[in-house]
Amino acid sequence: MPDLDQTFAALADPTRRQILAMLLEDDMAVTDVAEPFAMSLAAISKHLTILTRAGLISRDRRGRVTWCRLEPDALKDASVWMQSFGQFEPVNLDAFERFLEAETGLANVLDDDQNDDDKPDEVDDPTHE
Amino acid sequence: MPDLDQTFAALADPTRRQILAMLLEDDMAVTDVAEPFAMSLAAISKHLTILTRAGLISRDRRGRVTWCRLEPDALKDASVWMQSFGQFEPVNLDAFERFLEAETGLANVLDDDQNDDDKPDEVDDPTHE
DNA sequence: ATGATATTCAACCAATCGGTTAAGGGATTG
DNA sequence: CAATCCCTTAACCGATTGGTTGAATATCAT
Repeated sequence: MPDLDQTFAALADPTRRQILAMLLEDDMAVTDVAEPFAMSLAAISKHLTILTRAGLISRDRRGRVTWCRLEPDALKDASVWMQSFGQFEPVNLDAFERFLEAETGLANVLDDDQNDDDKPDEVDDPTHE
Repeated sequence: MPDLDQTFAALADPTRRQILAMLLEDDMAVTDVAEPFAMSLAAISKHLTILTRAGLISRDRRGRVTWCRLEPDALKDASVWMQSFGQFEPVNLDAFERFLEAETGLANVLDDDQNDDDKPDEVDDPTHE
């Protein structure tokens, strides 16, 4: 369903790339995703819609909290496309974090404890909190 | 100069990806780039501007012909970014051509002889043709 | 000089983007 | 039931995108 157009378009925004970087660490609630950004929750919600449409994340509403999960499969086609041009050598996560740090100056977001509230583990009866 | 935003945005259009695929074979004049597409030359010129701004190609005017060359370095940062998510295994060019074929149904464009007029080889005095 | 060739520029258009604020809706708490 | 929390939707805004047509430019051939 999601094609390369939507995948690349979704990646062409620094806010959305940073969201993906945060989700690389762990699943997050929408409110927590929005917290580091200086923009409205509605704006973040739109970004999440674009990421979802591109297949890069999935949203799972559990109770009143919507959990966002990274879906790295959508990156595969795009990665195939790109690697074909240059045969770039594979890169590890450490290099990636250094790269993020250089781009956003916010690599610390990966170290932040943004998981105060723990996600319930697949409960059918949502009587938590 | 060209950042990830522009690189990904440039890649988010199928026309531009197809142009890059054509330039993967060989440098091409703007008119030849435009030939397979059902749109005006001006539209192609705009696409080439976007690709140039993203650093993905360069344009070299020699006489009245502007030659377009692929600049794969700009893909490197983007590739680093993407591979970090999934550690996808490297892919070779054959896989890429099969992928292109699936996406555009135009893999034959890579086999086409679109190079009837041969590019002069770095002449300072443009008295060719 | 004239004309053909190669390419860009300018003005326009509808559609989309990235943001806003305000209102709405489902889930949970009291 | 009412209030609150979490999130999305709607309406709006200015900027950008992807296309058009038509004019402008620069080069080369005659």
